Amino acid sequence: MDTVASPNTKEQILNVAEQLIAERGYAGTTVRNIISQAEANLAAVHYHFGSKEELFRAVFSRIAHPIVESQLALLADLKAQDHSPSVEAILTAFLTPPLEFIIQHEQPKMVRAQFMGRCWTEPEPVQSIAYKEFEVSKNTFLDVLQRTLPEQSRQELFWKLDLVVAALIRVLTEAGKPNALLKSTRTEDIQKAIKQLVEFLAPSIRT
Amino acid sequence: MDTVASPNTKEQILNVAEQLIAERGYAGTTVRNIISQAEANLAAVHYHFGSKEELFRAVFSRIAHPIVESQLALLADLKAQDHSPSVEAILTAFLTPPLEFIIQHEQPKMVRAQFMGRCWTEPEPVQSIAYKEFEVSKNTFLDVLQRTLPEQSRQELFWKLDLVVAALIRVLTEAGKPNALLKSTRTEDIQKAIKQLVEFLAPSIRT
DNA sequence: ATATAATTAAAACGTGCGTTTGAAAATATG
DNA sequence: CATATTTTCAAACGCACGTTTTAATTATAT
Repeated sequence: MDTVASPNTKEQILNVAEQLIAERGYAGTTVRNIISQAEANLAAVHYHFGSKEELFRAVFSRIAHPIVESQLALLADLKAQDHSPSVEAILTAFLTPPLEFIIQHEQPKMVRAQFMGRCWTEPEPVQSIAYKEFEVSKNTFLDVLQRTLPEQSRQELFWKLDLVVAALIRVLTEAGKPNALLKSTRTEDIQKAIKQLVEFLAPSIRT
Repeated sequence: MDTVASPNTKEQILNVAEQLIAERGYAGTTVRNIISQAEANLAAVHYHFGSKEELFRAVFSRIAHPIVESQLALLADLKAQDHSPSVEAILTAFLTPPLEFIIQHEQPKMVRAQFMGRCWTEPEPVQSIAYKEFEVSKNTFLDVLQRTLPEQSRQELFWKLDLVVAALIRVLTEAGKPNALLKSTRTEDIQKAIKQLVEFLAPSIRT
């Protein structure tokens, strides 16, 4: 509850939109809800973003881009070292960026984590936007997995990686709640969660 | 595209609501959308159900009740035979009812599967309704798992069972799509999917 | 057949939606 | 300091929302 008006309307709108969509979903969040909490004018959303849908796209990209970039970088390192890395190494490269980026610079409420989890199963137009942003990294990881596990069919690896993403998303949405795998935003907790998740999933994929 | 009007308005509303909420989510589905496709009058929804939210509750319960009942029955059988059943047996008892009930009496479009997957991460009031319906069965299975795996902490089993549910939900929402684990509504495909899912998850839980 | 209840129907209720407009205020540029 | 550009603002646009009301219709039972 800041008493000082924001110096940056555009960013403030992005932040509030992220928080409200995380709580209420895309359809359940209105432009008026957003500008009210952002202490901005109704027209500001359309001035800065053009429409509600493009505002959402901006919110999502702001989170997704650094994650995908980091995933691909980690995977490139991995491939440079070893032609067929271990399943554990691949999974770690896949899971670390989303868990670190999303959880790290985040208030204890874990808004960003909830936001990503929410978007994963939202109806159109959210679904398409979210899917496209992560398509590249998913395909790239599928390729590497295939090289490490050539005896498994492409289709088998496909649904297994899909279940990995489902688990990741669930860890994000549940983060911070009692009994959750990921308990806080502390770096050690994040590292431990990554380790536990990799150990949980690796044997399933290898089988 | 039936040319004959439905003989049962109430049930027709339930069916259409299920389909539209599966596609567009709760907030994205309007009462007018529903009555239009159900070829009913606008007031019929409030006459038969009272409100939009109570209509949703009716749609959800119609699906959830038989599943939970069947889950608990299978688990009771299991406990009667063996004090601490295998992880595989427990998982099978947990996963079979939702997969069979939801997929079986269903058109190829897998509306019901998508509906359940959608509800899993919808905002309020859907979240609370969905959570409460499955609370009993989740807790019961947690108890049995604890008996079979006494060396694992309650919290560890909690988030592991949570990831099992996440995987189940994902299998449901993706059902029928290319590369999905569950390819059709045929009984053999369902049985095979259950087997693969159990094999995928059991080692993770036991570790 | 006739009274009683259950269901359907059309119209309107107030409210809130995403978006647009045109002018005022603030900021930057010469 | 004057001018051009960017940003904010209040007000209104048409439309769709969930719900309610009141009346007509249909089904059921006596």
